[in-house]
Formats: sequence, C-alpha cells, structure tokens
Amino acid sequence: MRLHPAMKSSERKVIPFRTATMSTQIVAQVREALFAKELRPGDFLGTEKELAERFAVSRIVARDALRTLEAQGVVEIKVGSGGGARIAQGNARLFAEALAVQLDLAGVSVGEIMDAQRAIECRAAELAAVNSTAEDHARLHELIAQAERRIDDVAGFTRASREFHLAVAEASHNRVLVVQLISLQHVSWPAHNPTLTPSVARRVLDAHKELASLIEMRDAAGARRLMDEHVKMIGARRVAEHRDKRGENPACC
Amino acid sequence: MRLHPAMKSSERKVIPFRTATMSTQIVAQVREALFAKELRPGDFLGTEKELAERFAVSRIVARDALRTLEAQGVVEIKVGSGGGARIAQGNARLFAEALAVQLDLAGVSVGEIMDAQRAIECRAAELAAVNSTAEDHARLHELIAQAERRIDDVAGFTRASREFHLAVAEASHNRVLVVQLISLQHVSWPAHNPTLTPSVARRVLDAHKELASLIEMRDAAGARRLMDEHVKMIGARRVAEHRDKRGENPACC
DNA sequence: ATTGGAATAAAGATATCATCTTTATGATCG
DNA sequence: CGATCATAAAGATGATATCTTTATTCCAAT
Repeated sequence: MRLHPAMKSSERKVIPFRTATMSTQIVAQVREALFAKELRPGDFLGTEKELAERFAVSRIVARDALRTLEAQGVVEIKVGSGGGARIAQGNARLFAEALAVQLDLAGVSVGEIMDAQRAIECRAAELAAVNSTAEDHARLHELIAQAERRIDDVAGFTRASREFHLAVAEASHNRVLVVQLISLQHVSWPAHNPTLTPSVARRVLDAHKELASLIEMRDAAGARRLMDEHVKMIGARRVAEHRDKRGENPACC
Repeated sequence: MRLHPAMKSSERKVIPFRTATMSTQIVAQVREALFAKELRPGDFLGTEKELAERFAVSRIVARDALRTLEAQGVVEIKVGSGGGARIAQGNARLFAEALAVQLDLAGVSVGEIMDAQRAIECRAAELAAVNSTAEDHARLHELIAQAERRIDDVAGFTRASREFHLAVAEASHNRVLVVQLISLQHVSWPAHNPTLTPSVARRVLDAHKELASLIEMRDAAGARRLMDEHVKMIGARRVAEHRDKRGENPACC
C-alpha cells in the first residue's frame, strides 16, 4: 500500500490528486461496488464503527469516507439506533447544487448556459410530444392555470413558469433530460425577475399554452420549433439582464 | 441555530437531512461566500487548525467540513508546509463522476442516456461549425489520425473516438455542453466494446472525417445533421449491446 | 396508545504520533 | 566565491485512540 522507499521523491510523473489516502480508497471501493451492481439503493452499508473494522482503519478514516460519499450523494446517514449509512436513492437536488458550484467556479457565461438549456429543452419538447401521457397533459394544464392566476405576482408566476418547463421535460419520460434541466434552472433562473412585466408574462403564457397543445396533438416537430423560439427569447432576456449589471461581476464578461 | 425544544419530535413535516451539524453549517457558509463572490478560485481558506479556531470547533469538525467541500469540488487540499485548503478551480471530472453516480442510482436506461447525448452533441456540432478555431480543427485532425492508426486496436480506437467527440464539444466553446458530454460519456461509453468490428470502425472513422470537414466549412446545419445520424447509429448499437445482456441487469429493462 | 427509559450510533472534543512537502540551511565541489 | 545538491527543520494533513455529549429508535410498562 505504501510506495517503495527507493522511489520516494524521484521520478513520479503524474500523481494528480490525493489518491493514496485510505479514505479515498474506501470511497472508490464503494462507488465501484455500486457500478458493479453489488450495492443497490437502500442497501445498508454499515455504521462508522463497522466500516472502520471492515476496512481495518480508525473510525475517523471511515468517517472521512462517509462524509465524502454523503457529499457525493452516494449514501445517506442516519443517527441513532438502527442508524448508519445506507446507499441513497438518486438525489437530483444534490447533483444540481454540485453543477451550480462547478459552473460558478468555472465562471461560465449566461449565454453558454442558455445555449445548453435550449438544446435540452428542445429535445425534451420533441420527446414529450411522443411519450407524454394523459397525466402529463393534465399536469401541464394545471401549471398553466396556476401561472394564469398569478400573472400579477412576479415571484409566483416565475415559479409556476419554471415548473411548467420542468413538467415538459418530465413528460418526455427521459430522466437524464430532467436532471440536466433541473441543474441548469438552478443556475439560470433568477429568484428575482426584474424585467417580467405583465405584457411579457402574457406572451410567455401564450407560448406555454400553444406548446401544451402541440404536445397533446403529438406534433413533435412543431413542439420543438416553438420551444426553440421560446427558450431563445428567454435567453435573450437573461443575457440582456446580465449585461445590465455586468459591473457587479466582471468575471463573466 | 438549534430547533426550539417544543417542536423537537412533533409536527416536523419536511426536514430532509442533517442540517444542524456544525460541519454542514461551515460548508454552507463557505458555499454562500463563494456565490456572493467573497471567495474566488485560488483564495486560501485556511488550514484545518485555523478553520477549527475560526469557527470555534474541534479539528475533527473542520475536517468533516473540508471533506465535504473537497468532494463537492469547492476546495483543494494540499498537505505539507504552506499547505491547507484553497478554493478550487472548476473541476469537470468531479462533477462528471457525481452525475454518473446519480444517474446510476436513479437506474436510468441506456436509451435515455443516448437520447440526451444526442441532443447535446448535435447542438455542440452546430456550435462548433460556428465557433471553432484553427487550433480546434488541428485537434480534430490529430484525433482522426490517431484513431486511424489504432483501427485494429479496439480499446485504443474507442478511446480516440471518444476524445474526438469531446473535441467537437470543446470546439463549440460552450463549457456547459462539454461538461454534460463528459458526464454522459462517463456513463455510456463502455470500456470494452464487443461489437466494434473493423468494418464498423471504418464507418465511424468516415463519419468523423466528414464531420470535421463540415465543421471547417462552417456548415452548421450539415454538421448537426451528420452528428444526429452518427449518434443515432451509436445509440442503436449501445441499446442492442445492452439488450443482449439484459439478464445481468434487470433494473434497466 | 402514550410515556419513559435503555440502547445505539453519530456528533464532537482532545491528545498523540506518523507522514508528507516545502523551505531554508549548510556543505561540498567546480 | 558561487552554484548545486544533500539534509534537517517546520508546518500541515493523515491516522489512531479514547472520551463525552446528543439525538434517535426501540421496547416495555403503565
């Protein structure tokens, strides 16, 4: 497990990160077992003490590994009797946060985000026209009605509108698209929406209504085209908003 | 910061996870400072001991927080004199692993992954035709030549081929698309590629050559169309491969 | 059925040693 | 005298052991 003394400080070429610590090895083993289907969501992994004994390490090392696995969304940890670490169900929220952090650190521009979002949402609309069920249609109408009621409430309308887009993705019955959209929405949808006037809201609502109709009519090409225009319009507004306050955040411009 | 004693075990509706531990509070503070631009990549965060003193906790707690932040890709930790935790540059590799794990836990099918990949790669090809530089073109040609040399080496050809697809995404100069593609490749590209015969490899190579030409000629629509067919073909093969061994993994079928 | 207590397990703290990295010192050689 | 290489010291994480505290669950008794 330890490097040979003879090569302790010479001729190591590429050692990218900490890969030799015992906690990272435990993390890697658990993740590999996961991919190899030896572990499934809900499986009990053990308590800190049990893991420490199984891998012949101290409790702190097992704890380090569990912290990492928890942050990666691989395990969920419960305290108390009957507690311990279990393999988690997939958790898109954690993943969305991780993506938000990464995109922020990388300093990607609003334009890049909106471009990717356009690609995903267009495909989602296309697939929704093919795969959607009656329940999906009802959900879309429900969210449209909700947005209509809140047309003068900027925050409420924005939320209902965002959920409509997500519902379209869910109607595609492709979970990868759903997860990717959640992530990007997390970054791109501002909590405050300064340029949302009632007339803009009305136009957004009309687009959503038409989109829902096209999806119900199974017009994949039409749904795709409309979504493309719609997201392009949203993206243009976001970029403009961002350009107005570019002084606050010079890294993105 | 602690819950009121009166509501300790009743009428808690949605308390999703551990949110009250001191280490998670430290994590939240650091991440908020990051979003608020109080911290920037490269900034020194402190050593374990310094963090422990600053937040008035033990070294173990500071260590827990750093493990979590490290797993989320927020900080990088160096040992030795002058070491400690620094705010990381964005690290797509970490993020790709996180997505791969989440998708695996959610049990998404190969079809769903390939569908999303198609959306992303088509948009990437389209943008590459618009935004690519001479260096991007050289890189594409280099990878084509590399794949050509390894046409009888299944593993080598597969690797070069995967890197070609990634290079197309990089030529789009949209980092969101690059990151998303990396993530999906992480899940979808098998290390072993049983159905890759020399004749299939030749067809793949021809498609790559034509794609590179279209990108150089700035033919966005053509690049998109070709990439669409190409990924559709790859996806069909992946789904077929997976169907052949569906007995091993009933969860995905 | 509710309450109270025991058991369990994580959360947190402290002390200690090992190991790795950087830096600075110093010695040797040109 | 200067440059380079070996070495020692310092600083930081890696790891272990042991302890106390707190939160949760389970079970039994009322």
